[in-house]
Amino acid sequence: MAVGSQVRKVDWPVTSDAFNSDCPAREVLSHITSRWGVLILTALGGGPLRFSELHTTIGGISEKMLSQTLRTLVRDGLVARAVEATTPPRVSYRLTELGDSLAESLQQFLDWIRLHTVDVVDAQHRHDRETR
Amino acid sequence: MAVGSQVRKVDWPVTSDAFNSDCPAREVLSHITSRWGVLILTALGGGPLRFSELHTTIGGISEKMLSQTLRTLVRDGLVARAVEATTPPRVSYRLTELGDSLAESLQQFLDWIRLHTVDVVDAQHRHDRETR
DNA sequence: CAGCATCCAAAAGGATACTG
DNA sequence: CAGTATCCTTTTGGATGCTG
Repeated sequence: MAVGSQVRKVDWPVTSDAFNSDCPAREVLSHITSRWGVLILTALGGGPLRFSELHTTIGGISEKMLSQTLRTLVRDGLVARAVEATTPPRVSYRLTELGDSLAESLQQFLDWIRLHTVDVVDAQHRHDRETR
Repeated sequence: MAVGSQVRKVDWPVTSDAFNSDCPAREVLSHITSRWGVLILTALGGGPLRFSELHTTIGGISEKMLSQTLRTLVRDGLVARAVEATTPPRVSYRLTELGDSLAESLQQFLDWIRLHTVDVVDAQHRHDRETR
């Protein structure tokens, strides 16, 4: 009843801070922004895909890295893995509700890249000319 | 005048596609989602910061990686470097207009992490318990 | 089809020492 | 203060071969 009964959380602030190297948020950041994380999550934003579909959708990814990154994302609760009992078994991956909420902001990020890659490349050329 | 005079761009589609491993968008993606890229850009979203301020704001980053990542972001036209002619010289970094437009979506992304790191950690524990 | 295990090369990145 | 240079360790990740 008393105000003093409110227990202060000491381990971590309610809002996790990726700027703090010891906060779990830093690990979450690294998983998502891993080399293939953003692309996998965004690809699944268009709906469930099978392993081989992901493999062809995402240019240049190896089966090892696709499998490995998917496992991490499944463990993080962002992606769900479903085995269809056919022969041969088909395995499909889809975003969880949690992953879906994330994919929206990642989609915005990829949209920015789509629009502005040309500007970045221009800037690179200008920079290389000016500093030789 | 004729429709045929419209020249088709063959090198790259107007919208750059990070899913294509040969598209420059892939490099842009890698620069921004590099280990320290998101944190540096988001930190600068709050206004210009000096080298040492960035160093203390971003926990765990080494001077080498801060310097190296900043150089990449400056070359990409996302960050501007300004030397103030004092003694000793102070160097401040700020977002360019281009970088500012990006930092908005990155801020949303970090906001998602702030809100949902707890959910991810929960999912990890559940997963580890279920699969042992 | 959907992976996993192993090996190995390359890249990333930290520690340290030094500079204008 | 704001870096750079070097060294060296760790991590990443691709290639290959094999499995249910």
